[in-house]
This record gives sequence, structure tokens and C-alpha cells, in this order.
Amino acid sequence: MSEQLAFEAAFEAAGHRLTRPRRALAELIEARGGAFSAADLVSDARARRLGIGRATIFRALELLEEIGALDRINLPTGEHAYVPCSPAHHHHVVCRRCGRSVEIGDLGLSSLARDVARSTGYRIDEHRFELFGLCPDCLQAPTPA
Amino acid sequence: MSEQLAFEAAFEAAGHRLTRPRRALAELIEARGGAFSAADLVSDARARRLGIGRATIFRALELLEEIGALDRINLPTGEHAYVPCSPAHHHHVVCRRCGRSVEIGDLGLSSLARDVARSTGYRIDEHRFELFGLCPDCLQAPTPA
DNA sequence: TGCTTATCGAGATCGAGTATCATTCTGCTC
DNA sequence: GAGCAGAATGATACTCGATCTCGATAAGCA
Repeated sequence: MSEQLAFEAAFEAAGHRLTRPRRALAELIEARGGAFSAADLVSDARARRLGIGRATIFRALELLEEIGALDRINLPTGEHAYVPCSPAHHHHVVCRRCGRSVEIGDLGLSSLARDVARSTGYRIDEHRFELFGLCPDCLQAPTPA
Repeated sequence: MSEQLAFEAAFEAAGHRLTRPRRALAELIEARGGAFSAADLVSDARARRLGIGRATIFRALELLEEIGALDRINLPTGEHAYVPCSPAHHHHVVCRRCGRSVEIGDLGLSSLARDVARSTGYRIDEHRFELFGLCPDCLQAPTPA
């Protein structure tokens, strides 16, 4: 529940109103517990007959990303997904089956980026490091569906 | 020109026909010399009145990616782009202004991924490391347009 | 040259994401 | 508790990247 409160608090802390749709979305995201796409949320909301419009969902996601409560990542397939996360700089390991993700800190990538900058002459403004695979649970699961 | 030949050879080596549209696209990609989007190629082709259909372009890009002659990356903006590259595992530094890119080898990321696998329990199948910034030329250019 | 079939191109279609705008609801004040 | 200003909502239309379909075309080979 603390997670859900975190999302709700994030809205308020950023000076945004805590509305019914936003509460509902916070709950849906919490229920997911991992990476999810905007389309996932849309269908979740529809399945539960929450009466939340597409636009609202996209706006909420945009807001949460802006706030830093969500990270927008790119799956290997090229699709976009959102991952709950802390505001600090970090990276994600995402399970390609269930979507569950783990944050993994900087791991010295910033200094690696500096090395690359030195050797290539580029000024590096941003880097992203994403890992994909199977989480421990999915590894133990019987059939890779 | 060797680059262009590389693209054309890539088609043939993979057992695909070397058609006029594909030659033309190989040339366009070569002319770009850096990261580009599918939309870029479409407009290039239209500008030169090559009479190449959208579908053909997307098919060729898909093919080149499959062959390993192109890499599909995700720009920070969420857009997709393609980068000419060698088949070996590597990563890219992309200039966010002109799109020019440089390959940067593995840099020990594979072992880093193994460390992450050990500490998280995930089985890591794939990782991507992408760097964005400004290339030396764009850094020296007068106005950041 | 003639045949087989991969490839092409135009258009329809799909789907994610955005823009618009009248209406509704939240947070705040009194 | 009532009222208010404005943020937020949701239905709809729209944009645009990408895919699918299918008859026509042309590459590669004998």
C-alpha cells in the first residue's frame, strides 16, 4: 500500500490534484507491479469499467514521468513501456515475460560515458542502459508460455 | 562507396535480390551517413522522385536490421531511428543534432550485465546502452540551431 | 527467351499518441 | 456547508508512423 500512497503523494507533492481517476490509475499501476504499456492501462481501466478516458491515462502517465515516479523505457520490440521508479538516476532490468522490473543504480556507467566522450569527442548529455531477460520467478515457471 | 557496396552485398549475402529500389535505398542510407528515421528515407525518396513506395522502404529497413547492417535505436524523444553498423555486438553514440553516430564496442558491458544477473537473479538475455549528445562538429558549429 | 517467384507500389488499415473543448469535480475560502 | 476559480476530465476527431493486402512487375536462373 505504501507504493500506492507513493504515487498519490507524488501527484500532490508536484502540486497536482488528487482526483478519482488518478487514484484509480495509481492503484492500477500498483496492481501491475512492473513494466506496463499505456495500452495495458487503457485496457485495465476498461476491464474494470472505471470510465477513464484514454486522454486522461496518457496525461497521467506523462505527469508521472515528469514527476519522476515513472520511467519510460523502450522494450526490445520497439514498444514503449512505463516502469515505477525512484527519482534518482538509475537503470532497469525488465523481465520480458511478466514485465517485473528491478532498479540497478548507476553502476559506474556515468564514468564510462565520460570515457566515451573523451575517446569520441562527443559531448555526452544522456545515456540509457536497459537490460532484458527473465526474472527469477519466470525462470522457475514451468513453461515459457 | 565501400559502405554502399557493403549494403548491397548485405542484401545478396543474405540471399535477397538486389533490386533497383534496394540499390537506391542503399545509396540514400549511405548519403545520410548517420542515424535516420524511416520517415527521413521516405521523404528523401520522394524528393528524388525515385518512385519507391513506403512499404518497400519499411521492408528494406526491416531486412537490413535483420541482416545486421542496420541497428534500430530509440532516440531520447521516443522516436525510432536506424544506424548503419557492423554485425558484431556494440553500442552507439548518437548526435542529437545531426544524427551522426559512432560505434563504441562492448566496453565491458557484457560482464556488467553478468554482474547484474548475479545480483538480481534475473537471466539477462539482452542489453542496450545508448549515448546521446553532440558530435565534435556540432559542438563547434556557431548556433545550436 | 521464358518461367518462377521474390519483390514492388498503391491504397487501405491499424494503432499509439495528441489536440480540442464543453463539462465536471477538486481544493480552497468564507 | 456553500460558492468559486480553475485544474482535470472524457468523448471525439485527428495525426502520423507503421503494417497488411494484393495485383503488377522484374530479378535470377535454366
